[in-house]
Amino acid sequence: MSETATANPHRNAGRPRASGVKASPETRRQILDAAAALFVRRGFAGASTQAIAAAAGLRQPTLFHYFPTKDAILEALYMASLDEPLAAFARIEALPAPAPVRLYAAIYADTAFLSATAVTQKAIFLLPELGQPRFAGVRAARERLIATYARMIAQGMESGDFRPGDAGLLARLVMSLDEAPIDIAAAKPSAESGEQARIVADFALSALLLPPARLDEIRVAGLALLNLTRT
Amino acid sequence: MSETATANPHRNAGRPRASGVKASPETRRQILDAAAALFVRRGFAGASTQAIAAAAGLRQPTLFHYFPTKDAILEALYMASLDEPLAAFARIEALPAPAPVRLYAAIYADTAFLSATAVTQKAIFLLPELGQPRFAGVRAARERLIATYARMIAQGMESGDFRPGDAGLLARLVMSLDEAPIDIAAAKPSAESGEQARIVADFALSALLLPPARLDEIRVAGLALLNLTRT
DNA sequence: ATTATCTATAGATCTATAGATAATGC
DNA sequence: ATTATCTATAGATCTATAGATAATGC
Repeated sequence: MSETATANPHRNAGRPRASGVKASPETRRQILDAAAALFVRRGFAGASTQAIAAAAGLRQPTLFHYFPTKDAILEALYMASLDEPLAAFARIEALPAPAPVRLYAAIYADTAFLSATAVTQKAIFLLPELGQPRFAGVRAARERLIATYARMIAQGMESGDFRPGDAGLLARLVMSLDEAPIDIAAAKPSAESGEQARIVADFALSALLLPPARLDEIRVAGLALLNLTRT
Repeated sequence: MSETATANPHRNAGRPRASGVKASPETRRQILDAAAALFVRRGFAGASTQAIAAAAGLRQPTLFHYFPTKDAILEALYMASLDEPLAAFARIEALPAPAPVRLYAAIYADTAFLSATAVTQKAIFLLPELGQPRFAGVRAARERLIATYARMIAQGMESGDFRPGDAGLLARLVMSLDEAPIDIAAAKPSAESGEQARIVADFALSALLLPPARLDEIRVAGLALLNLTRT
């Protein structure tokens, strides 16, 4: 975070790029976009700083003018992807509406947040590196989103809207649905992000709402079926 | 696949290990287990063959006696994780039961398949490397699982058990729930795999079953709420 | 003077190969 | 003889640093 390029007095200074591409005030953003695309396709360690720089129209060491380390690029991506949902969740949670309605709005917001082009960026939350100690801060921020879901789900259970269950576990299932559109977007690029958001939010709410209808009966029959097929 | 260790005539031959650990007929399996754990924690490129070998009690080049390349290790992991679910799905789909019941059984089977210790191995399906051309065969096998879900969901819609929708998209959401227990297992290691399987299958079936009850009303209110919070 | 970029490179990996070695079992 | 392992290493990376360079703008 030390070398971050800020609003500068010398607007257009600097040596020209070898690639010929004109320097842009958006360079930092372009590096982040290039990095996200490569991290998601090749993994963090598999995406070299050389490849990221090339995708951004720069030579490899120039990245280190904008970010102190390669890790810092991923960290900046994570934080940028969490800021808006965190703010949106805080706003939605404070509104005077029934828990199921607030939950619907939160899920829709989180799924629709990223525009169609940036949807792939959400896949950074599936990178194994997220689990490493160095990204504990990012995980904590993501856990705050999950905790918001859990509170809304618990409130919905108390009010009798949702069927009873472990609100924490169910919140994680809802979060895993939020991250599913990555897969969907890859398989069916035609679907609009608003349409996807609606499908995901409908799915999640249907899963939580009472009455479970014929669920009990189906569970019993399904488990019996499984016993039949055990080898 | 060329150098696979097969049932050998010379059972206990071979130079002893430098680590002192006794050689085992399970060496191949142990390499796969060590590799899965490291791939999931550090990513594919981030898990060196040196680290994998060390975790398996071997020196680095010994891996290449069992697998021709590092890629082949990941490929073997994928295939081993898909074989059993593919076979189970084929059996379940052929059974004479209503679509919702078969779907419940399939989801339960896929979620419960891996024992509690091996649950992390499921996370290999979240590795970005899966998207690369070299793993097209693995993706095709995974798509067959998703297609089975999609067929069952479509049948459930035809029979009037499930609310209408895009069966292909919904199948992907169900698959993303299957892969969620990774996250759950990491956050709450106490949950039994059978309990998790039940929670996931209940969640998915509730989401699909008719009637959607108050879903329409909640959706309208939720979207209205979102418009209020738009900045 | 300040800035963004460049070239060159040090030092640390990392995969895979070559070929030696220390067991077993015929 | 066959096997599983080892040691040594070639060759190809990959991150990050050092320091030069080519612009702008005071």
